[in-house]
Amino acid sequence: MRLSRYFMPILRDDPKEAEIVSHKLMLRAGMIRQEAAGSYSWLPMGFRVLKKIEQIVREEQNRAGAIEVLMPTIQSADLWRKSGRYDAYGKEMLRIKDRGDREMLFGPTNEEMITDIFRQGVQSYKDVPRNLYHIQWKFRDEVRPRFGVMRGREFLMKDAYSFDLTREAGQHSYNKMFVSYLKTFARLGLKAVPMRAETGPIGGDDSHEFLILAETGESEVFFDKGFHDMDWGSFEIDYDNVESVSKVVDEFTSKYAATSEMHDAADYEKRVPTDRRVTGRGIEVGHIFFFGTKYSEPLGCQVQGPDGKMVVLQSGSYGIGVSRLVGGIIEASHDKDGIIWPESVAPFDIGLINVKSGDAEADAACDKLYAGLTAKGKDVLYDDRAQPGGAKFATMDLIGLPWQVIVGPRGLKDGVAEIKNRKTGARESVALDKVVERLAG
RNA sequence: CGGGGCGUAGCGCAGUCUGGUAGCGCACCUGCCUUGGGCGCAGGGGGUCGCGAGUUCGAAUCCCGCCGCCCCGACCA
Repeated sequence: MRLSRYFMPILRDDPKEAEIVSHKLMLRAGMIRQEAAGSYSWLPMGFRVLKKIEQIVREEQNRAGAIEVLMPTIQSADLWRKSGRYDAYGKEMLRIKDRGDREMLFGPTNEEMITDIFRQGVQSYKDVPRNLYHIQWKFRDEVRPRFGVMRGREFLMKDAYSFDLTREAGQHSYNKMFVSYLKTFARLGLKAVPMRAETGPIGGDDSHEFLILAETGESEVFFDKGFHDMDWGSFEIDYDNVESVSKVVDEFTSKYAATSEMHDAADYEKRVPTDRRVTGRGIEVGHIFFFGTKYSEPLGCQVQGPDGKMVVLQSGSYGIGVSRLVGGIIEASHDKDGIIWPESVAPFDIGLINVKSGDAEADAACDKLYAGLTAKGKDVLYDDRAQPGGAKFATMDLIGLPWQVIVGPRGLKDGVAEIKNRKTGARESVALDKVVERLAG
């Protein structure tokens, strides 16, 4: 993509409504635009990142055996009356009436609907276990939306729902999601520490939330420094192997980690030596629940067992805040000059800077590199605007693409371009005809 | 929902107290000059001053009502 033909409205100053760094940088890099409190349009740069994160989440869900569906954003109130949550959910639920004066709502979550879908599609114990998920926009009418996409009212969430015959089988489904979350966050360049959590309005028995550590996090967290030395995602896992999955879960739950709500100072001091105690702040990016028959019971989600008797299914739900992750990753990865995208989610792989746009030699060299890198499947953002070099460097650092290729008269004299790594700042001079090989070899 | 603050050009702000031609910086456009870290000079475009109703010869400014947004707290993927 040539920047001269793109839509990337960048800002030089921080908009005053933005308080935290991710919000400021997202606005400055032209990724989002606020439409109302807690509601954002995703501009091209932001949308690309959102889609990349979504795709990684999808791949890891599929790998763990979950099956993708898509449910509507608008739901009927009837199902929610059956579960008893229509009244219980309170003012956070956006209630709508259609032309026939029927009560509808913009879904804040989908336990009721998925349970009803599943109920209608299965009759036998042979039809479980199953895990269905979708990646869909949610609306929660937050009392106080803030921090940009970190706490929006409308947000993109991946929510998965497992259905099992027995409590024990349900635990395995829960564990599979637990492990897949570690894998997912690792691919996003994050360490998301699992912490025992309260079950809140979703309800249930067992629950963990996954928090990434960042100064601007909304929750205070207490944990064992040993988490830093664990293998977060490079391990191999067979999701069908109950023992090995549960072993990973055990490993990650054996170390102390708790948000302030669940913090037990006595237990903390008993289990964590003084020099390994870390207190910090965290951003919740995932939350998993096991709630047994809480929804299957009222919604009649049951199957016939091998003995011919009806069995009410055991369920869990598993959420990842996809849009929140965009902000969360920036919180965890930026410097004074701007965003530093992990390669897995960067909106473009490479930023190509033409220091002297309009100069025939520079233009020709850039055109050739752009074509060569693109042909190798790289997404290149080519800054071909007639701007002074300094402005282009600042822009490229701000938007945080992992690699920069700098082409200017200085290097062209010697037939080289400069390659800069955004994260480390390391620069190397590479012969023009070796650049493609170096970055896409 | 309690407390505080803000709404003036795309962004950041001044002007409001004390009513009198709507301004500054950045960004943008044109030309020249430049191009290796947000360049220089010159010229220029862009505004229902959040909305409505009042007071007044005259309202961004004063009065009344409304709306929106942000921050702090209680709550939350």
